[in-house]
Amino acid sequence: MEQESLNGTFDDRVMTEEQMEALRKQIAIYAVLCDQLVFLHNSLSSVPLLSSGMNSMGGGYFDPMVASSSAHGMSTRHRWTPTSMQLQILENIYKEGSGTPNPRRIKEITMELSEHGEITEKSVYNWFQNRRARSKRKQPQTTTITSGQADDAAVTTTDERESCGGDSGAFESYEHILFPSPDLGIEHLLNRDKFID
Amino acid sequence: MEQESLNGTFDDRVMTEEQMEALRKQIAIYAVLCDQLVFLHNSLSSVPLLSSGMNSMGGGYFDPMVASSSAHGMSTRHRWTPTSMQLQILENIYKEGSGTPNPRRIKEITMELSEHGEITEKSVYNWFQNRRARSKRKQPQTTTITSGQADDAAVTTTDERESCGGDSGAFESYEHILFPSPDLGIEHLLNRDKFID
DNA sequence: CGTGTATGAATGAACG
DNA sequence: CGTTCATTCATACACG
Repeated sequence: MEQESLNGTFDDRVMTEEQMEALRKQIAIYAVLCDQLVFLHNSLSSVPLLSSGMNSMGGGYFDPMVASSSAHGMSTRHRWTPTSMQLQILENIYKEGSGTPNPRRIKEITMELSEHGEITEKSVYNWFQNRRARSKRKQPQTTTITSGQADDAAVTTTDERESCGGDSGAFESYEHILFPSPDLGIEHLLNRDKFID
Repeated sequence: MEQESLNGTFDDRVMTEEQMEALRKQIAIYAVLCDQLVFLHNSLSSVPLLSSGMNSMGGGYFDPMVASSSAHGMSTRHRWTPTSMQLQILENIYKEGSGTPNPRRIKEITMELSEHGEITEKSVYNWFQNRRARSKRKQPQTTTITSGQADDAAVTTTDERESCGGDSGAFESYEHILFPSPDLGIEHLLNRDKFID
């Protein structure tokens, strides 16, 4: 019956700076690790880094449809699902002040993304629309209006917005990665599989 | 970037869940990336490029939860669970012709509900959304209902699990990431570059 | 302890 | 462009 009392009474679930620092450190380490791995490989082997048997290992583990993007077998998929790479690219573009999805740009992006999976211009368009709409769903401070530049002026140009402290958080907010993103260069590595075999 | 706690909120320098999620995402990507790199290497080279930090792909993932290493029993990790009280209130409001979840109303409701347990506007919003969707799905079941829960519309009940294995499911799983040990024994890995030759 | 079900949450797509 | 709908996913919870 009373299963409600187990909930914490705190209003906002947050992370302390220390914890955040830890995460950052981890990421940094990973970044270095990846870098080292590539370097390492190149150092001791002239073989082009590629994949090949990768997916044949017991239970494909990652990046599947990227390779077989054109696979229209299970086309029953109505809803397009971006691959992580596509997502990364999109996010990247989004962050690059390209808050202005030029009609022309869309095509470019679509082209780019099509390399990593099936995609349509419409989807790209939708994505940007959604992205923008959802980030804007930020909760304005309670006190007074502060309707200064609620528009698409210079939204978070200096440094991502952070500290939504307060409580309740926002509605549909999702953005701000506050540190160098990897860019997912893995694709380049995987790409090599075209040369082998 | 030094913004004092002029906000007057409870916490000063903390991270919201969303931000944390972002970090996790990044880490997850890196983790996968590293994994792939190692595997790739091993695939085409017999050189012992071990893999340590991360798990070896094959199904299992990493260790559960790491962020709260300090044993801060914060139960409200994800998925908010409405207390019976909250539920009652919500249902009540829902029935009151509130088929129109007023945006402004949400805040009020959230306020109200926060008195009975932790709640966020987002959750309230979600609740209404889900509620509506759910009812709609049950409606078309009219005619020959007969309380039959067996026939049902077979609306993708529990089978649409779909090809998570061979699909992009793996990558998309970073939702609730959990990375390798926080300590990162990558030194071993990095060290190798000195041993190998 | 493993399996099935209910439901909160995320998000692509559509509507006005 | 902002809001809403529909679909999917993952987790909490119940059953055996």
